[in-house]
Amino acid sequence: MVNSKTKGKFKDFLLTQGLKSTNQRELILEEFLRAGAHLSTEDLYLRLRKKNPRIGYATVHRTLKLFAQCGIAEQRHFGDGQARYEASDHDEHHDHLICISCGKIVEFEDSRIEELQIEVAGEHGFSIERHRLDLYVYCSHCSIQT
Amino acid sequence: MVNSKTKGKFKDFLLTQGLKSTNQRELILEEFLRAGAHLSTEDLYLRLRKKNPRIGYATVHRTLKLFAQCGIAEQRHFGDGQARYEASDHDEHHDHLICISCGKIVEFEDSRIEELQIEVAGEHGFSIERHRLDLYVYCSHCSIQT
DNA sequence: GCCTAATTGAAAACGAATTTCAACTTAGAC
DNA sequence: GTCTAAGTTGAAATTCGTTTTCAATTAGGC
Repeated sequence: MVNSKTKGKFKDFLLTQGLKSTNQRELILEEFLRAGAHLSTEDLYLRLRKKNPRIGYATVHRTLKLFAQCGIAEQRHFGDGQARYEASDHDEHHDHLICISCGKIVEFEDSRIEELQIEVAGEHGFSIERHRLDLYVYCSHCSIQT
Repeated sequence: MVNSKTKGKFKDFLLTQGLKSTNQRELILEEFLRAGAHLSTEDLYLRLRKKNPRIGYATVHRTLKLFAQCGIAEQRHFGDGQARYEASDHDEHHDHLICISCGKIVEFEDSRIEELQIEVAGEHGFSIERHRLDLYVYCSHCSIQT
């Protein structure tokens, strides 16, 4: 079964918050986990629509916010003005390479960069809560055409 | 005189693009340079309004886009859903520390981080066009209260 | 089953960005 | 200086993604 652990986490979250477990929420979580990538609300809504036309945009929107609260998803912005959500993995943080040409998004992580960030913030007397590092690139495929 | 070099660059840009030099554009550029910080369209519009009520929001918006095209300003997003513009300095790139609590923005640069970014992108066969590194922190003042 | 509170989805509202369009201004030609 | 074509302006309208409203529906404890 796909990600039964995450599903459990979400159910627990709903319980502790006094919220209800509904069919829509289950469907949305399943599709969200299946899709994997960096989805906008619109993307997910359209995917769900195909399988079950009875799901509304507002519900998808609200459920994604619940995912974020629950800690199983994170909201991100890559500069195209649309919010995207990705399944969050609290053990390993990662940053993004975004192709300016085709929009492809690749994840990466580099502990040396992370350490330097902490150092820099510390020099200013600040403590890092979170950070975002986006590298806007031409991917290997797109840079051929340039 | 404040930033006559930048003003010249903008005039040249207008000329080469077949655009016209207008009073509004001059006023907007002057106020933009004077203000310095990370301004939203709204911010700049309000500042201009005080001195000259005859300037429209649309013109400020369009002029800021011209600045970005011309290379004398850069558009940024810090997650509050509003675009901000800052005067760009092509010689020295910098990143941002943003206080989650009070919204204060501090600039910094660290060449070691920059180098590692190039290295990481290279490992994936990508070439960096630009990047964004935002560190969301509690600044020294705000972290006292936490 | 019953009741209460949460949830749903369509539509409306929202906020920021962007476009429209008629009136106006600029800059080059004469 | 005058004329003219082309670019610019600002108020209002439009767009686009996000968020809220509200009446109808559903979940889940009793």
